[in-house]
Amino acid sequence: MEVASPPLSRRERERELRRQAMLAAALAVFAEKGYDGATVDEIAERAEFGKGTIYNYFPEGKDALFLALLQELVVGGLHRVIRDSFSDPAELETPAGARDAFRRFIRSLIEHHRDEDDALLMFMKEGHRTVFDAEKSALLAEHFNAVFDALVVPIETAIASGALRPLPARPVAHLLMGNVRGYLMAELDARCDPSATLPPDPYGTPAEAADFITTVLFDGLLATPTARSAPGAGHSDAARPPTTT
Amino acid sequence: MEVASPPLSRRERERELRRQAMLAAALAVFAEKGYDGATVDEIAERAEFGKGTIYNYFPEGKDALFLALLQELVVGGLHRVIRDSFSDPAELETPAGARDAFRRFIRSLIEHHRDEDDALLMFMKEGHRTVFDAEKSALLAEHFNAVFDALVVPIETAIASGALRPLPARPVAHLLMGNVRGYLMAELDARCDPSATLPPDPYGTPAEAADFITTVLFDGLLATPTARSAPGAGHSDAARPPTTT
DNA sequence: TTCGGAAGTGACCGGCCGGTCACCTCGTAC
DNA sequence: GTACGAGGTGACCGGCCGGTCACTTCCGAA
Repeated sequence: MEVASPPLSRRERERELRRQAMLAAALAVFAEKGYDGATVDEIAERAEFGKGTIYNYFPEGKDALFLALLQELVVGGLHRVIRDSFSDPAELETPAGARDAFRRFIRSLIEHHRDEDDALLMFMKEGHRTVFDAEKSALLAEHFNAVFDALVVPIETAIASGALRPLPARPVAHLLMGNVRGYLMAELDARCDPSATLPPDPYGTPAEAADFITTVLFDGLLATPTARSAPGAGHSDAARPPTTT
Repeated sequence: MEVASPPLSRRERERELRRQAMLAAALAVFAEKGYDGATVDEIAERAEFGKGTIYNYFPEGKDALFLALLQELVVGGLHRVIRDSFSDPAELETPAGARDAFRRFIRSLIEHHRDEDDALLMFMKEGHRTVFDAEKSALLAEHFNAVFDALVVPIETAIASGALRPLPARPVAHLLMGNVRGYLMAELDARCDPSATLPPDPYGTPAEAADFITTVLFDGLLATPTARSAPGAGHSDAARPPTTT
């Protein structure tokens, strides 16, 4: 993917820099206003370029900006997090190891999105916008499928070695991402509306949230008379004693 | 909520009927085109009314239509499903009973959305649109909070009676809804894009999907040497042997 | 210093859409 | 049969926004 680009002339480097500036501005505006609410004029203004210049860099206009962002930032970010979280396949061969690896993954995902919260906002609010356009929808679907493909690998490894129940891996991947996504949405709502009637954000720090999700997903909701699998490396089993809503 | 309305004149009944027709048309258009893509002209045309008439019934215009739909259909529907699924509190006092009740709830939710798939589409695609408007956002948040409040009740009951682990109830409710939502999104994607590269829909029938989600959520992902809690009423433990992606 | 063209610019265009309102229709009352 | 008004209608308006293009600016080469 990231091959062959050592000989970049100054011209080219500068051009790339400007492109990035435009993307950054677009991200901010999209995140704040949503796709339809964002205007190319505002993006141009925030990037400190004339509107025409935007069209030099993104001849397809607004759509191209949006898709470029979604691909480079969101999809790229997910791939990075997955790759970094499962670098050691051996870890996935015991229940405790698998539990740790996935807890780390969940936590990285949450932290990643917290760092890039503009990207998160845009993704959350507008990710499914593309559903209205068959062509773009297919393109995006392909990208996200690639993400799921990547996530399915460690899951299948863990299942194959008996660390996880023999469930179909792809649905498990969906569930996993769905849970994290759900958590992020809840947090987002809480942040957007800090004054209002929303109960204080339902989870806590990223680490606590990751523990909670991990506990539910791996150990289940049902009450256990005794702890089950061998106690993992270094984390207590309790999810966390938060504001008992 | 639904009190005091026996004496409805014919005038009023007809007016209500027309209002419903407009809402139905609006729902179809919003679901197909999304909020910004939908035009009042098209809603009027599909409802077989002049545009002006729409404004007689919904003076606040497009926004009012959208919010009315979200409230009456989506939020109302969720409340109904919750109420119907947990009508017998005694059931929640044993792990097996709780498992059954929640499996039923998950399944109803999935089926409900399948029946009302226009509402689902709109909700999925546009539910977070309101985030861009602080006032509407707060209003919606209030409604959805009420939904979560309702769902928290059975969860707390089950926890109090020892059927479920002592986890904070509200986050559990979020997780639960998040999982169902995640499933529905996956299905939606598959439906929107039947030809394309998407793997065949990741789950199966609503019943199978509900079993899968229930298994993961209640029994956890970790491999179990033996079945744990007393085998529940009448469902096998396996999630389902689907297309092993 | 001059020249050429690559890159940037923003006034402008055309279409779109939410919302309005003067007019019309039609059911009802008398 | 006629008169009335509640209610329906759609042409129209004003603003907005994505995209264009003739012009300007800037830089490097000769």
